[in-house]
Amino acid sequence: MSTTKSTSHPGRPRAFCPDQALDRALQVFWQKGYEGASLSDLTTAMGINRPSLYATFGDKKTLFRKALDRYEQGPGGYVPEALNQPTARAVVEALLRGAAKVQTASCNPGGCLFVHGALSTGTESEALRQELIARRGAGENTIRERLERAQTEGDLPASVNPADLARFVVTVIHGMAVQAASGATLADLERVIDLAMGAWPA
Amino acid sequence: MSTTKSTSHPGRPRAFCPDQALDRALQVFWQKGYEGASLSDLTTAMGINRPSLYATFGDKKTLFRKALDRYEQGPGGYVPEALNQPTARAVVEALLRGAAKVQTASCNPGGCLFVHGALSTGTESEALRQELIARRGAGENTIRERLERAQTEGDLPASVNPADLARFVVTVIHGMAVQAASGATLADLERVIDLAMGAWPA
DNA sequence: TTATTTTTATACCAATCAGTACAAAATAAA
DNA sequence: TTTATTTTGTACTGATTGGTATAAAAATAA
Repeated sequence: MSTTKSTSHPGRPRAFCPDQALDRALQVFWQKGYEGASLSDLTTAMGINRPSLYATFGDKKTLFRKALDRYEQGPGGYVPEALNQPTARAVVEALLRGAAKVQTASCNPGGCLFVHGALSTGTESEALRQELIARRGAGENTIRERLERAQTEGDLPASVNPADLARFVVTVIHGMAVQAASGATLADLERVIDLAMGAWPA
Repeated sequence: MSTTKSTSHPGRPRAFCPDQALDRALQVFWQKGYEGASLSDLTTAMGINRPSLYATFGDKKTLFRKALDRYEQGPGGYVPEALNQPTARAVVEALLRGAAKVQTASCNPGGCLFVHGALSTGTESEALRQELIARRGAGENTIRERLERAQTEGDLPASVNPADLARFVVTVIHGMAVQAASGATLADLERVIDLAMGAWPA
């Protein structure tokens, strides 16, 4: 192989693109979960061999965490975008529709990595499972804070508890993730969202 | 050991109760999922050794299927009970409250076996994953049929699509399962249900 | 060239996985 | 007792797991 890329440092040049390899790993983890994804699955999909993987990304847990970060910045990008909507109602609807779109996009596995990645695990991956719980909780908190702000801006009725509403929203999002991983289409989830938005406090 | 139980057939008597052992296995699968539960986990929790497990329940897949059946008849018993409610609204509310109760009961693992049991798996357990998808779909169909009946009985507005409403209900139930597996309490889920029921078509 | 550095490819490691062979143990039947 | 039958406990199997040792390969630097 001769991928002559002068990277200004000595030694044999890397024969693959780390970003692209990480994207492939993300796809595998997204589809099979942390435990269901074997190193052979990963190296095959990434097009590299084991020593290259370990030298570039660390061990399996570290690679998974990097895939989580990438997921947050890529497919999960709809969240910060939705939080920028002007009204509480628009925020919630953007969250739900954004989630449905990502979860059912044909170009990637169904569902949500933060849900399927390590929902139930053996004892060995328990720490990662807790880590994902914390990350999901952090997302819920961010939504709650946005709704609290909406309330101070007079944008959400004072009768509504922002924490409860935030929990409701992420519950629907996680439920849609299960549906999407079971073969639900975007149209299916759109109708679920129509019903969920009907719950909006008048 | 001398558990003198005259079972009318020759041979060394079984030293454990199969029903109780299956319950223990159910707990393990419920907590760790199919792939996360190792045979050592199972035999330890069931209090038996490997040959006894295989002689009584078959291989791991077969044991898991028996645990699914037991889950349906035991913890999942709230579903047929809810479907017997007189009105569509009462049916849906009973489904949601029944699910929340089972998913957060302190006597068993959080969440729902039908969701966590095999949500995302390696290639080896793909068949089981599909089987669980089918079982979840069957449950959704049963709810849809009940709502269709409610519609013919004038109990549910004709403007509502029973299939959509059924999918919304199971989406919330599955979302609550993820929440419960992440540490949500019954009170947390009760408030989610209050909001979800607010979506009820007037 | 020669030396140095980094990556690649192959082959291996110990641990664990699901599943089983085999003999001792414990019962009923003869 | 003796025989037949079933379960139990231990030890094992081959396959796969995550992870690594080692040396060839491919680049820069001297």
